[in-house]
Amino acid sequence: MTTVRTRFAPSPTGYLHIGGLRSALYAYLFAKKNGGDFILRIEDTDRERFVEGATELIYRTLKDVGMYWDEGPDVGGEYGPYIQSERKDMYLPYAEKLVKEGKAYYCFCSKEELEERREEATKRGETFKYDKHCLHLSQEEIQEKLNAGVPYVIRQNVPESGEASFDDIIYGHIAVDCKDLDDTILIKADGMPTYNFANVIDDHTMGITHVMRGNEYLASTPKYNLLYEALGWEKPVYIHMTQIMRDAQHKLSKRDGDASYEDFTSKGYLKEAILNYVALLGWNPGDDRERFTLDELIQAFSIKGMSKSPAIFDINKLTWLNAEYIRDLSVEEFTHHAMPYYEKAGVADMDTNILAQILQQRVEIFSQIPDMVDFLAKLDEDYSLELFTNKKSKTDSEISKAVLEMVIPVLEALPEWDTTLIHDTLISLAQEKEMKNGTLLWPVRIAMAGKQVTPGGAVEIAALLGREETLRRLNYGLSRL
RNA sequence: GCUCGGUUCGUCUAGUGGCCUAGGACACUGCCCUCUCACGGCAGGAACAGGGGUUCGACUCCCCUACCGGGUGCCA
Repeated sequence: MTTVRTRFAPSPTGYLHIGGLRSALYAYLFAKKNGGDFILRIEDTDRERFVEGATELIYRTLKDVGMYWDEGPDVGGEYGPYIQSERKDMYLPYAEKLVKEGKAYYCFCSKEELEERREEATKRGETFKYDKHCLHLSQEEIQEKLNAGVPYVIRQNVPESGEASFDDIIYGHIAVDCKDLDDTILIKADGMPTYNFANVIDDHTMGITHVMRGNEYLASTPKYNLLYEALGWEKPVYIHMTQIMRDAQHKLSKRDGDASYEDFTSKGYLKEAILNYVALLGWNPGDDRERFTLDELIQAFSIKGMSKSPAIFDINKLTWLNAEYIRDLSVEEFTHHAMPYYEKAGVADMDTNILAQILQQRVEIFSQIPDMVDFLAKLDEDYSLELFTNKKSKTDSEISKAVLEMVIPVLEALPEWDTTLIHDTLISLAQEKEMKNGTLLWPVRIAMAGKQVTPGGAVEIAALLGREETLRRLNYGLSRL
């Protein structure tokens, strides 16, 4: 039995977006599930769209989520090089072989000329199809142009009739009529292969057994099979995957602004959550589990669970999943992730255990932290006195004033300043005065925070602020009442 | 236009002829817990695109229509 080999073959045209990450993930999972190899190939034949540094970004992202490739540009392997531009010389001989056998041909029609004809066809409401003009050039004419250095491309000679087809694991048998197929360009005028040719040559020469890619290739795969047949090669197993959509009409694209992996990590999403969520878009394990580590995904993965219809990216669910992961973090891990945001909010020097205690259950994405705790660093002194009135806690300005007058000396007299002592003292004070806990704690919390909604309660806030600042704020609140 | 594919709650999905008065999750709503907000617990509303067949019986099979997407590039 041959080893399963899958590949992820991105174009270095920018950062790796969520859809790309998902394609890589499924190819990785399938390979690993079957004890096979996952290969990384960089498809940079389009020099116009090449972006400096994009390749490194792809490496970094895949490594970051733990998807290590068995072969690739940086780690090498027996089937290199793994960058298409470095394989440039491999393609032409195959193309020439096809030309010799009449399965491909030189075409000297200029880009401009073709564009014009394409426009005309569109105007007439027809699909432009190359008319095989250059296929009928005589041997002498071809040689003449070649000698004269006329730029040329090599086109696939698709049969004029008959059926081209392939079998897809997810979509089943797909057949198209050859008369609807255009003679695809295999080799461009600059000598580079097009994707349409390179993917066939590379996948075969790299021993790829299972071709997993986006279903935008569904329509051109019959043509690829024609090439495999023309070259006498065994066809790979095809697995076409759905796209991720932004909404029902638009697929998630790089232009959407928040579609890249790095955009999410920089907003405070955990990589484990991103990977987990992305795995669930268009795939399900066959049971009700939703939380998976990468290793668990390998165990659970099966093509059977892959969906045929596109999935809309739901930031809500990703955010929920992220919150789940955040809640499972140890205090140390939580603090590590939160620290940059603590610094931003000016609370980095406060007790991180208490911060974690009040924030971990409330934070969905780390970037929410500054807005939650900014009041700790600085009290908004113009806060509305209306805040002291709360029906459920049975408080109003008058009661709040009385409470603060009562609480301040008690807190001043505390021998130590720690959460438990503050808590026990305030609670027993409330009992002693036969008040609801809320009636006593509400005004204290409001005076310390200056806002209605806070993470944590009066006790935690007091502990974080310290005795001096707590008393300063309580006295200030009292002075305003 | 032509061609290929898709269509179950708002979203991700389970479902391969009877287990479906269609299950789970997110989101939403209500209640409980509670010093606020969260967390947690409980409860609730919410879907088989439409029409024809086939069948004793269709979410499941076939056909048509509608809608959406892909392809129709010297992009990948």
